[in-house]
Amino acid sequence: MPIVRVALDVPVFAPFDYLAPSAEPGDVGRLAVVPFGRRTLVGVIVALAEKASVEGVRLKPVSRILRDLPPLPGDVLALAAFCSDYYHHPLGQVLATLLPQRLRRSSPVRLTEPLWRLTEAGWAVDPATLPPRAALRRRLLAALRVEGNLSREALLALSPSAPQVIRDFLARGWVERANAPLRVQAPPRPYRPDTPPPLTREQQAALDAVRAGGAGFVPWLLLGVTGSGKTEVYAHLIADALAQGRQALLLVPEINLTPQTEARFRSRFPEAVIVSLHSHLAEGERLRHWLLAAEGRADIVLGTRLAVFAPLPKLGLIVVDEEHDASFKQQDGLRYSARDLAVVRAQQREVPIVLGSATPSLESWHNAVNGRYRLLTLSTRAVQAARAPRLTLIDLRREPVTDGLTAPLVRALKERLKRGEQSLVFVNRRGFAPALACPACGWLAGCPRCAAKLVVHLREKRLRCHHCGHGAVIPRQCPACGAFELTPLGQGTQRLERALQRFLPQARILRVDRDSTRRRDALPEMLRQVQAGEVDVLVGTQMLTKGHDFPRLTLVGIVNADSGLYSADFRASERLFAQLLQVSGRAGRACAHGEVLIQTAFPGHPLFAALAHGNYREFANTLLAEREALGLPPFTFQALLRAEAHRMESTLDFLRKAQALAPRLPGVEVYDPVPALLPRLAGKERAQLLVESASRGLLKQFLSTWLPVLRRHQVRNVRWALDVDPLEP
DNA sequence: ACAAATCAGACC
DNA sequence: GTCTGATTTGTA
Repeated sequence: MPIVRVALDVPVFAPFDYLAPSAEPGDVGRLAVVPFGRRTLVGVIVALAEKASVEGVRLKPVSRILRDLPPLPGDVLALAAFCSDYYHHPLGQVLATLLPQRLRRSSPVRLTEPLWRLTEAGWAVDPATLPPRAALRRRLLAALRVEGNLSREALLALSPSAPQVIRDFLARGWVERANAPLRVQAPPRPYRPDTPPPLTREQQAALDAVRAGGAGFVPWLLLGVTGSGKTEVYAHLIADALAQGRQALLLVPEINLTPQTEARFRSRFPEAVIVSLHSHLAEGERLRHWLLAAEGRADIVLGTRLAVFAPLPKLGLIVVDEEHDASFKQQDGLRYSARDLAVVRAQQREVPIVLGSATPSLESWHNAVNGRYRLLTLSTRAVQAARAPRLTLIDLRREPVTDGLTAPLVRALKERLKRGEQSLVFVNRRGFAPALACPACGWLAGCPRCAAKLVVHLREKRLRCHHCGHGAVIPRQCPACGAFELTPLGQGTQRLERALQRFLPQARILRVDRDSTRRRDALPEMLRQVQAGEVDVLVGTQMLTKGHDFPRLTLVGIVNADSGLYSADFRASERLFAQLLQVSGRAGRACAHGEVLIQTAFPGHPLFAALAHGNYREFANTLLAEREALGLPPFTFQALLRAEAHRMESTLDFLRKAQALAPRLPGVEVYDPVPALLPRLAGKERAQLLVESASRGLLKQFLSTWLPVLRRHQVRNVRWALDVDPLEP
């Protein structure tokens, strides 16, 4: 009697066996609905067997094998297995994180997609009666008349906002919904490359190099200064892949970036099927996109870290854009690095992979220096007139500060305003002020659940914790000494916005941070306003530093750059440098006189000198030498055992016990438990234990013997998780 | 003496 | 993770 081994979303490493009379080899990778205890779960069949793996257990039969869905291909199963092994996470839980949520419910999946067609009322509409500006509505009506019906794909090909217009048509009763089977084969579309802009010599050289590298596994690191046209290189490589009938996977850091990038690729590849994959998609949409990828019908898959697991039968190329970005590392549950897994996947599938960045992670840079990755460089800006911006430091020890701003910065802003150019003021704190203090007794408003200060949000007249979301009203008087006149301390985006309004009363100021862009479509609308020149001064957080192209922007002001200069986190300077270089790159994307002003109390710090030269290599090599001397990553490999409990003593007790249980292995160092950087979060007291080795193999061997022991010595009320290759200390 | 709280272990 | 039955702890 055939048996299937099913990996389930439970914290158990081994799969579970079930009887499956009808199972056949093709069912490996398929989902199976199975009884588990008194529950019913959906798991993945990872193997077939003739004999049960445990003796003396009465096997239950599977309830159902979902044969309507395409099975997870072997390479995705292999990647999941690698992931389970490398990150020491149960296979079933790895598979659960990579599958669209919709598939994990035992209710059947409807494999249809909506088709829109005109109703009689719709046919009766005379396009000429529509307002003259309703061009898209007229185009949609015309397309519906000609095609008979339109899929979502077809709608998006017409315009990214077509689905909204269709909703409006539906409300008016002009169209109706029909369902078409999703698995209908897409018509073969001969791919015609369109006419791209001319390449710079460097872009051409990069492209030639990758082409010469062939179709097999070659890892490339594309070091391209801001504005050098990395995306154009990606586009040509993707075009090559599509022309060979293969799929391309493009990973980007955040969802914010996706709509813009998606629109760009859509107009670049009008005939290609492009789907996005990220966690903010509606369940149904994510499933649809995933299935289109799995069936090979999606030519380009554009997504955030979870897209690294997308089934792609015809994969021909992987691109990881902004590869240094921390959002490629998942920070809870399965703590995987999508960038690292992308390299593993490229190797498994024997396809080239391009990691692109203006400021690569030191890990990748190290790999380029030691020859594991091949380096491609774009050092000149693609727009002829553009130059690297001039950088000036403003010494905060000499210049007086009013509301966070120094006179030279205000002067520079006024100058740009007079010339009709745009400026950007960058602060890394949202809200009004990062703290509320009592000047009389020194009391600070702290979060009751976290070891953090509450942030003043003046607009909502509330204090908020940015770590756990806790909110409180702003007190009238100091709870410690009763004094009135509590003062906000430090600068947030809201406070700077207000200060700028006072300094520059005629300026049109726009604040861009997580609070001002909460509403759906708020960010794209703001970006449009900036593009259209309806804004003079932008105030914002790092949200503004990424990828956006503002041709009219000539000045970037950085209010305070010092937080990352002398930090407990050894990666802080790497991150600060990347961030400052990125935000500086916003100035002068299309002109010769871009300028960056940085307010700092440490103008002598070497980071600024490197930044002034715009020299990534110099700085990266300095940092690498430092890391090597100190025995830090990428020269050593780390794993962090993170634990939390109600009280710090329990957390530390557990970690001390874990330390005592650690196997002794020469070449692997186990450090003492220490409280986390944020020792209290949401009422939990956190601490961690660092394990380090110069050898990845030894570290893995250590973890493989240690973790099973730890699991057997579970301590009540202490939760713990292992973070392999942690990014945060 | 009984109920509530806690715990180890299975779950296939 | 969720659930079970067994054991410990608490209370009348």
